[in-house]
Amino acid sequence: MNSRSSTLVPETARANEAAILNAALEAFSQKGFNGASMRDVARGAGTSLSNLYNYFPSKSDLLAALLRMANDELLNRIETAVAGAGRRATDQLRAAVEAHVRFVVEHQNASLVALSEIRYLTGAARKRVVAARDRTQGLYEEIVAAGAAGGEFGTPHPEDAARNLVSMLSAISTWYSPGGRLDPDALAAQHARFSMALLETNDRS
Amino acid sequence: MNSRSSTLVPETARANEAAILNAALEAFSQKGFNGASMRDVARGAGTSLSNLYNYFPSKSDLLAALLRMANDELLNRIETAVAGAGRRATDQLRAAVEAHVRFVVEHQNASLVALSEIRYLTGAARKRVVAARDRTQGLYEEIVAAGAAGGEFGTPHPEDAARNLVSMLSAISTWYSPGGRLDPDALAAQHARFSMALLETNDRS
Amino acid sequence: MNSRSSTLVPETARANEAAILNAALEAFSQKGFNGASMRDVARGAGTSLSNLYNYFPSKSDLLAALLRMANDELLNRIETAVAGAGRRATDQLRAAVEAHVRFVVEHQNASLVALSEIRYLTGAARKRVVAARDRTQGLYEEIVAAGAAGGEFGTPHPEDAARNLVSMLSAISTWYSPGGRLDPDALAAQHARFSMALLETNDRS
Amino acid sequence: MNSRSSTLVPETARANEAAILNAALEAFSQKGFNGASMRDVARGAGTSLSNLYNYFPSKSDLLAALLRMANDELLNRIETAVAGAGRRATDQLRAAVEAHVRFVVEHQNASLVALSEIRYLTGAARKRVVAARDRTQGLYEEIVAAGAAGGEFGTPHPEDAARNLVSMLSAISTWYSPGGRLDPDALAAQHARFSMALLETNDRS
DNA sequence: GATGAATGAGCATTCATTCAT
DNA sequence: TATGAATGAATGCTCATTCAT
Repeated sequence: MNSRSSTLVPETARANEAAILNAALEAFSQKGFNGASMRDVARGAGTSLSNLYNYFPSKSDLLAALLRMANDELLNRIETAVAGAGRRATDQLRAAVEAHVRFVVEHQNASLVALSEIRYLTGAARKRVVAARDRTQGLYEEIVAAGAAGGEFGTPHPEDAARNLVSMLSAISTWYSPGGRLDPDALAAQHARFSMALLETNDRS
Repeated sequence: MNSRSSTLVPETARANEAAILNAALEAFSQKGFNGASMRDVARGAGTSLSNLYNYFPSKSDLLAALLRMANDELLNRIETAVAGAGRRATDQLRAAVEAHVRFVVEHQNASLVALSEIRYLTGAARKRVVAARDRTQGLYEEIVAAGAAGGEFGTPHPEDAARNLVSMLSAISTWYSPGGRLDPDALAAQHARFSMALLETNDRS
Repeated sequence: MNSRSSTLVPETARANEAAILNAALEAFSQKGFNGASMRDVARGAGTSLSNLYNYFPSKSDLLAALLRMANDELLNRIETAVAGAGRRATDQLRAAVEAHVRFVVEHQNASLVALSEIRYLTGAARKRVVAARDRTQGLYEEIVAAGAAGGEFGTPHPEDAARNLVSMLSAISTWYSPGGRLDPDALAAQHARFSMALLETNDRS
Repeated sequence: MNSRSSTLVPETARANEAAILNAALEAFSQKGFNGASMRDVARGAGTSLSNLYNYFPSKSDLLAALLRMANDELLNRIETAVAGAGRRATDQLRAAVEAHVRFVVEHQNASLVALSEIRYLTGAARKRVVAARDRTQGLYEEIVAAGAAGGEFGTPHPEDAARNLVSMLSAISTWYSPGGRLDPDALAAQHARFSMALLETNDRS
């Protein structure tokens, strides 16, 4: 149904749960968490309103599940990319950024919802999702700090630069358009360069 | 009442209108446009629900008024800063970024609402606000393009770099905390440096 | 402004009162008493909402004034017509019907409101208006009863025939269209004939 | 609950829908469409306000359903009566009028609402109901035209006479009182006679 | 699991009316 | 007279959620 969500929500097992999650993603990304109704989700999932509650105990839990999956998957992809990138900070960062950009364009709806609807989460669910997000942020900070310490990055503000870098990458979900001027690969390469520049690398490619 | 909104909403004339706008800013920034109710706004403004409609014909119009003011004021400040910055692109950009950062920290709520609630605007109101936002973006693009053409900026992607720069600056409203490590001046200087780095200036200060 | 209301609401003295009454007539006839708002009336009258209450203490009183004028004027015209019609019931009835039809087409809005909005009157105002309406009805009944007693009308149900006659005439306000097939004179003549037929006159013209 | 609505709203299947329709009939006939609230209807139906919307998507749709049923049932009864009345126009008209009168007194609320609240219908719903009403009117016109052509009726204005006849019959709903002087049969017979007279039949019974 | 019906709370908006000026 | 601002109550309608089946 929505190729952009292929790997985020596994459609193989429990077809209904996947349909609900995907419908929620669509609804929340188009109307926002508070603007979308459980009826919207049910309609999109092709099931009844009350059946939603057999899978998710509340609307908030539905959002939490979505954000958890999105953040976990993003973190996972970045970690995998970094792990395979050798030990130079420059290479690790490039790998992270490219994986990040690809995730955002492949799962634009999920990225958008993760960016803009996290504020509607409260309590334990919020803590958990914020923690996942912070781990991603922390990963960037570590790489940047290491690169700054090792002389690869010249920026005098490694932590703040990392934060701004993540802001930049996350914001792609707000303006990217699939049919646009740049394809995902070009976009990834371009943002790798932006990242290097932001961190004041001497070695530009 | 809210020092962060000092100049955005003039409290001198039409006290009630200003109180309503400020209450709406507070409500929308804390709960989102759809999560905040007109009752919230009325309570915050110290007036009755129905009296709100003597000032704004609908909740959407209230949001539109807010976004219009925020975008217009931001654009105005940047234009003024640029106009007083000489003709080198580097100087103009630094002036723009510093004015931008100061606006965001001075009007954090307004900036946050302008960033995240614009999606709930429709029709003519949306067009108008989007146009104001695009003029700001266009101003950055012009400066960057001029600087790239004149050899001040080395970036091979002036337009996209400008877009990411604006993303970065706008996102400050999502994480800035008034009592934090950096005061507004330091933050402005820091982001001026980030901007120069992103555009690959040779001249770093 | 509205020629159909020329004599019902005297526009000479107290221009505002007349404007309000005419605006109310327009509003009530188009949207019904409950569907029209005092704001509608104010807008139509070209004055402020609150100023309405300097002339009429409540929306109900405004309706009452309207209905009183409409019923009084109708009764007055019919009485005048009957008084000038000689003493044969046939002639009196014809005069009454023709005056009645002319009133309805000249004051269609007022007639429509008098027919369909009287139900929203309560208390003393209702009593007074119902009394006026019943006097008109009574006049018809008297003429028909006299004509039946004198052999001019053959109907065996004078009172019920009179009621149905009035129903028929009042209903003209619900379907008459100024630019239609029949002009007021033709319509009056036609309904005079219908009335004679209904009462089973031997003398048909 | 309301014996006057016995056949109009079938209470056998879907008990709630019938209860809502009957409550709406009661509410609209007593307070008018705009004067009655959905809360009134819910109270009368013995259910919650929000549950109303599981049966009818809007107040207008509720009115439309009511008017559709009323007009369809009236038309149906008249058609059935006419079909069983032989081929003389006089007999057909008498049958139509008697069926009409019986419908009005049996379903006085529905008849009253159909007469006076049709103006609050808009769009497609209005078109549909107006069409049903016009078919009834057309049926009368056809009978009268045939009778006039065949010499049974002497009226020189068959179409207009038919219209006034329908006005007369519809208006019964505005003044009839169940415990009154005339029982339904007598009323039907009386109005059959009025109809014949109005059309200037030679043969009076 | 899955459904349709049900509900109480809440929503944006409009109302007739009042009041200070 | 005339007004703009104000209000409490009510409006039609939607919401997330529950429950009996």
